[in-house]
Amino acid sequence: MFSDFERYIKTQAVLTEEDIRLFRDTAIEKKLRRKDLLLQEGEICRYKTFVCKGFLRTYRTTGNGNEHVMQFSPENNWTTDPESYEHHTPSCYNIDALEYTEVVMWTKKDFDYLFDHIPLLKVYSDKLIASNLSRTRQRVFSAISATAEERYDEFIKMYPGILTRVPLHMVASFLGVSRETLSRIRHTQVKS
Amino acid sequence: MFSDFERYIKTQAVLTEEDIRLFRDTAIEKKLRRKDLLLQEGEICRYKTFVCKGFLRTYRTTGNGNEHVMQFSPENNWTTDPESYEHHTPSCYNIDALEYTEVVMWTKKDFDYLFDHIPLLKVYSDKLIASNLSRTRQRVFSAISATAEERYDEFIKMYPGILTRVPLHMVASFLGVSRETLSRIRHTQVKS
DNA sequence: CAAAAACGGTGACAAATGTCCTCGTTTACG
DNA sequence: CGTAAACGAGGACATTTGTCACCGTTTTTG
Repeated sequence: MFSDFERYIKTQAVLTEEDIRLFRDTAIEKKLRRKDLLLQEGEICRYKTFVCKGFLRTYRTTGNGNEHVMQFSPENNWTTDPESYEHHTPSCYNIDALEYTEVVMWTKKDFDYLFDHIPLLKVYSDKLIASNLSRTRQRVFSAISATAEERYDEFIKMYPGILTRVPLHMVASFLGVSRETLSRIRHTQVKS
Repeated sequence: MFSDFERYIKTQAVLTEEDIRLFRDTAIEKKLRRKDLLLQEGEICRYKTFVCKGFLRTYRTTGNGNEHVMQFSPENNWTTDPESYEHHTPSCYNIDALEYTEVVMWTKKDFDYLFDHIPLLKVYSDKLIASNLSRTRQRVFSAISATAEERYDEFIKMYPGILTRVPLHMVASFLGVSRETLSRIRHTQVKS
């Protein structure tokens, strides 16, 4: 598990063996079965999490109990609730596993320690945040400017291969349409 | 104009007179008339911009020429296209003034210099980015989970007083609905 | 393995929204 | 100041989407 992370992070940043040792000494490994929750609404998100293997989903619920998918996190991706993590406030998100998943996590205290001792980590982290913001902006633009079908096509391009791992009603939820609407869109696309 | 910025930034971060001097020496002041463009689609966004007075709008256009408002930036707000600014790539955004506006701007080169010489500036900037990401996430959640009316109500709460400064069709554009739909929503709310 | 749950699709109908149009008022600007 | 543009509203109609109900299949799980 940590070895998966080690292999990945070495492709993203130039790290010394000492850096890797710091990561390893503070990492918490965790295995999740399908449907297990990594974070529950109302809890404080205490970790930055890296997905080594498997698939996580971040979602929010509305008053009437509807689930809305905010993010899919397949292997080799980071996930957390930045607000809750940073300010130690209750989170409004749930994070669960869509399949058997292995993660490595760090507490804020430990990760801040890593920031202090691995200068390049901050640079890497800033890049992740920047690209995260950019993608979120793009998603807003899609939401306000594109039709449901266009958003679906964009989604397929952005996350190729995801359809075989995620049930369609979650894709619909991510796109902000009902599963029936997504079903219709897919139906019309079969013909063309 | 710079004095507006100086007054504001002192409420946000603890700065020395020397820090202020660095800001002042590198700042570019600019006045914009209504409808003037600060950034045009296709250009490289070369500045971080602080709005001292007035009102900016950031929007994108789709293939068929429709404008979609991504952001409103009243006085005491920062704006830029982070992607274009950071990577010197052509921007897909337009930024224009909705009324007479005064801004101060810094080139990336100068602002990076400020980062190097004013340690707290990075902390402040990181906070802005974090809250920006948080708000953008919230907007995605609204877009995929709420009705047009709920999004409108949320908008009013989030930006009180904005309705008197921004034409309704731009609010509609920001919310991702047609101006007719927004008109209907407002009509039904008058009764209740 | 067998029961239960999850899943994907579809039809019928209602509700929401977009599009196109006109109209009167307000605002901008030469 | 006067003309033109921008603006907000509203009606009529078409389209999209949501909701509800149902069905057959696949997957999960005890």
